[in-house]
Amino acid sequence: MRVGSVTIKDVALKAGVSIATVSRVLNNAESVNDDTRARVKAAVDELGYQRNEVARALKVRATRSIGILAPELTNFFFMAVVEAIGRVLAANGYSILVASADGLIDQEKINLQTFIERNVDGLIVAPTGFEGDHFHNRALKNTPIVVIDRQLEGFETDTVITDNRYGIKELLKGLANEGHRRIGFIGGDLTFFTAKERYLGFIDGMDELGLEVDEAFVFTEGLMLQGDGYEQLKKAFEQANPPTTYIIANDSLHIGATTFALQNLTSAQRSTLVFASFDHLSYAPILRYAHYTAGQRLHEIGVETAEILLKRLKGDRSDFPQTVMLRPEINVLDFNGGVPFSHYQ
Amino acid sequence: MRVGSVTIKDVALKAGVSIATVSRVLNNAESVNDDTRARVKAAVDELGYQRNEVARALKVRATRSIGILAPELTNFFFMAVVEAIGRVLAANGYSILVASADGLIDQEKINLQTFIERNVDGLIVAPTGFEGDHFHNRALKNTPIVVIDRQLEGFETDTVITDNRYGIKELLKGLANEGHRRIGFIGGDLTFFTAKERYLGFIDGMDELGLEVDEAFVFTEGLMLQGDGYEQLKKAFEQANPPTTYIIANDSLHIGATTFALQNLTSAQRSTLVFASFDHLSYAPILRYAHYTAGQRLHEIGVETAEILLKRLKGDRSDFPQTVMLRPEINVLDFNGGVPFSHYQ
DNA sequence: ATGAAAGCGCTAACAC
DNA sequence: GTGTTAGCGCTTTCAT
Repeated sequence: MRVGSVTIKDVALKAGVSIATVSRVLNNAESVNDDTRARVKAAVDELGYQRNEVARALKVRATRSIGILAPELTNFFFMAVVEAIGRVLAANGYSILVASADGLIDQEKINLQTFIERNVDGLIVAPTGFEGDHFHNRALKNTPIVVIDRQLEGFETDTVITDNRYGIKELLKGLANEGHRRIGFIGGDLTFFTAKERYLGFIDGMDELGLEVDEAFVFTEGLMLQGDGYEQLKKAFEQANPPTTYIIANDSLHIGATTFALQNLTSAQRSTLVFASFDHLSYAPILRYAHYTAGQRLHEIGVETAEILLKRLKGDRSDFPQTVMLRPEINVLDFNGGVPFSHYQ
Repeated sequence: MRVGSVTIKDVALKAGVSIATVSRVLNNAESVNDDTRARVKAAVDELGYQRNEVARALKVRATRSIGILAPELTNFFFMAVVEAIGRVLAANGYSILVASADGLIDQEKINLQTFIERNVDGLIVAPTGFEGDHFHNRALKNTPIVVIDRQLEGFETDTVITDNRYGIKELLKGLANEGHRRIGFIGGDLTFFTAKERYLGFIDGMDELGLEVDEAFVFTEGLMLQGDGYEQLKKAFEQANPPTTYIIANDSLHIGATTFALQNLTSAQRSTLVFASFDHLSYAPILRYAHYTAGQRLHEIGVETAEILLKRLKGDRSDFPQTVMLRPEINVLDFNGGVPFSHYQ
C-alpha cells in the first residue's frame, strides 16, 4: 500500500458522489445511473485510480490468489505446469504465489503456513513427500486443494497425475516389439511416488509380456538425478552380460545414462544401445539411443488442475475427491543417432 | 480470509489481555511482561492462531510480497533465477507472485497492473520487450524495481545482466586458438536485447582478433528458437564453402543446430563440426560438437537481484541506478563426441 | 439510485 | 507494561 495513493475516497470527491457509489461502479453493479457511472469513470481515469486489492480482500474475505507449493522450481515439469496453471487462473482473475520446498518436507510445511497467513483462496501442491498430514489444518477447511504429480497419503483431495504405469508399459511394448528380451530398468528410490509407480509399471509390464525380470538388471537407487543415471548404466556394463536395452524412468537419468554411454562405451557397444525413457523435453532430438519416449502432457496437467480448482472455488463439490490420470504421449523417435530399428536377442 | 478463523481478538479474550498486547507479543515488542507474554503465547498455541497477513498488510501498507514479471516461465534461465530469488526473498519474509507475459508486451502490462493492485512491495522484471514506459506509474514511485536479463529503454533502474559480449568474445578466442578463421554466427533478430548484445560481441570479438566477418556466415533471423537453429545451420551448409565452426547464441539454437547436424550431415562432415555456444544447461554433456560453452551464472543472478531489491526495500538508495554485469562461466568441454581438439584452417 | 455507516483484522499512537 | 482507540481502503447492508 503506497502512501498517498488515490483511493475511492478521492474518486468520490472528484465525482461528487459517495464512496459507496464509486464502489458500485467499480464492481459493475447494475443499480447505478448512467450519468453518475460516467462521472465516476471519468474521475477514475483522471486520477488514475487503481484498486487496492488488499483492502478489498480484507473486506470480502477472498484474496483471488492461489498458492503453488512445489518441491523445486528448476525442473521443466513444474515450470511448464505452473505456466499453464497461471494462464488459466490469470484469465479468471487469480494471481499465483509460488514457493519451492527445495525438496525439504519441513520447508514445505513452512511454505504452507505462509500461504495460510496470506489467505490464499486455493492451493496447488506438488508434494515433496508422501506425507499429507499437515494439510489437515483448520484454516484450510474451506480451501480447495489440488494435488499434482504425486499422490498424498492421509489427505484426500482432488488429484491430477500422469499415468506412470501406462507410460512405462508402452515403452516396454515398443522394446519387446523390437525383439528385446534382456531389458534393464534405470530408476530411483522406491520411496518416491513416481519412482515407485514407474518401477511397478516395469514389473507389471514385464509380467504382462511374459518376460523375466532379472534382478541384476534393475536399478532403483538414488533420487533419479543425472549422476544416478550415469552410475547405474555404469554398473550395468560392469556385468558380464548386460541388458540389450533399458527403460529409463525420467529425463535426468536419461541424460546421465547417455553421458556415460558417450564417454565410456566403445562405438561398437553404442551401436547397439537402445533406450526408452519417460519424459520428452526440448532436447529430445539430440538424445541418441532413445527409440521411445513417454512425454508427460504438461500443458494438459496444468489446465486440468486449474479447472478443477476453479470449479471448487465456485463451490462445485461434484465428484470430490476427483482423480484425473493423464496418459503420457508415446513418441517413436525415428532418428536414433543413425541406429536403425532392428531386432535383438 | 476464512470465515470464523481465530483472530487476535479471540487470543486476547483467552489470554485475558487486550488485542494490543497480543499484537505486541506477535511482533516481538520488548515492552511486554514475561508472564503476559507466556499467557498470550499459550493462548496462541491452544487456539491455533495464524496471523492474517492481509489485515496486517492493509494496516502497515506493506504486503511483504514481490512480483516477478517474466516473458515466459518454461525456460531454464528463468526457472533457475526465480528459484534463487525465491530462496533469498523467502528467507527475508517475502513471498513471490509470478506472472508470465507469454512473450506479449500487452500481457506484461496487464500483469503489471495486477501486481500494482496487489500492492507488491517490489518488482523484478525480465522485460518482454525493450519498452519500459509503462513502469512510469505513479503507484510505482516508491516501489523498487530490478530488471534482469535485458536492459529497458526509457526507464532507469537497477539492473542485473549477464556480460553477453564478454561471453561471446571468450568463445571466439577459444575457437581462434584452435586455428579457426572461417567462423559463423548463429543468432537471432537484433530487436532482442540478448540477440543484439551477443551479435555485437561477435562483431567486436572478430575485429579484436583481426578476423574478417563474412556476411554470408552470419545468421540473425528469428527468435532464437530451436527451429531457427536448425534452419540456420542448414543454410550455412547450403553454401559452397561453409564456416569451419560456429558461435551459437543460446541453448535453443544450439539444440536446433545439433539436431540438424545429427539428422542431415554426413559423418565426415560431423567429424569436423565445432560449436561454441552461450548457455550451459543440464544436458550439456550430451551436446556433441560443442567445444566451449558460456554458462550464465543463474544462481548468482538470482541472488544478486534479490539482494539489491532487499537493499532498496530497506530504503538504501546507494548507487542507484546500479547495473550488475555478471560474466558467464566459460566451460571447455573435454569430451566432444570423440572429436579431439585440433587446428583447422 | 444513492448515501451513511459498520466493520473485515490488524498495528500504532496515545493515554495511563 | 498494558489498554483504548483510530483507521488502513474497501464492500455491503440498511436507510432514504
